[in-house]
Amino acid sequence: MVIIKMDLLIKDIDLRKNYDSGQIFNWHDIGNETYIVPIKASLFKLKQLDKDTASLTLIKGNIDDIGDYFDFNRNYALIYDKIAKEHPELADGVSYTRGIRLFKQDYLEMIITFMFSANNNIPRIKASINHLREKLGEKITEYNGITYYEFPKLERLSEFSEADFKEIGAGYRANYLFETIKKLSEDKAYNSWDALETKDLINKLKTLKGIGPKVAHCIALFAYGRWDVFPVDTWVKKALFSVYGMENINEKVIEKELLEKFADNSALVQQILFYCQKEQKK
DNA sequence: TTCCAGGAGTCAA
DNA sequence: TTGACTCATGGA
Repeated sequence: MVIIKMDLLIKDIDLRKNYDSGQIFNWHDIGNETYIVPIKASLFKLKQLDKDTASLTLIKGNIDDIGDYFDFNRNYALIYDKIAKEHPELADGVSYTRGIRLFKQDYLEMIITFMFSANNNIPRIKASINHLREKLGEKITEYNGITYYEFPKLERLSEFSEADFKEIGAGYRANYLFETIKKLSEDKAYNSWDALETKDLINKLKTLKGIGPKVAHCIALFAYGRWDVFPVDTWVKKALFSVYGMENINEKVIEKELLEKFADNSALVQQILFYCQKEQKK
């Protein structure tokens, strides 16, 4: 029997930019523009083939595990064009950011990951999440000498004490994580929040300890795939000041000015501002 | 040594 | 509702 290994081609994608885009904390850079990516119980290899095309290869598991992860149903080239046309002040940012997609990742993984992200930096978030996978996640497989693990199930997360979270670098967020995981274990309703309007979804998320406006917007975007959100962190704050002269951004400003201005493309505009501001510092 | 990071909780006014 | 203060922690 001959087994033909099929690679899936992904268009309009720049892997390096996505790796640095602050929405992914579990890709492993193995060099040569290649990344090992655990999604659910499967392991994939992503390789950049040319400027805007990558290949996706299943290493272990089930190809169906990619689900909506790569947001294939959206035409990113068209959307970037539209943003540049409607908002000329962002045209340079659009050119610089092209290739970034907005991934739709696991609900629980995003809730926990972005709770870690509060007042934290990306390398530390990655390290903590990696420890969490190693300590509580099911092994997916070993590949080139590295063992890859799934993101832990809720049942395993609830075995972790506050002290355990501190040990993997959660700091003062340990108590928030412990309390929120306890609450989620009692009521797994977050699996059905996909049916909610974005505003209601954000309010639901904010009832969880350790989740404020910014983290709620991130979870609504990167887990529930909402684009009518606008997470404002320190980078986006700086960018909004630099491009629009905006100061004192609060929830009212986000709702009345930013979400009205950018409508259903708010999430991608926010990502453009975040990426450009962050890369500018490099 | 101080500042900063994909901020949120608490409390007083 | 708003503003000041505090919360770990490691890299720059």
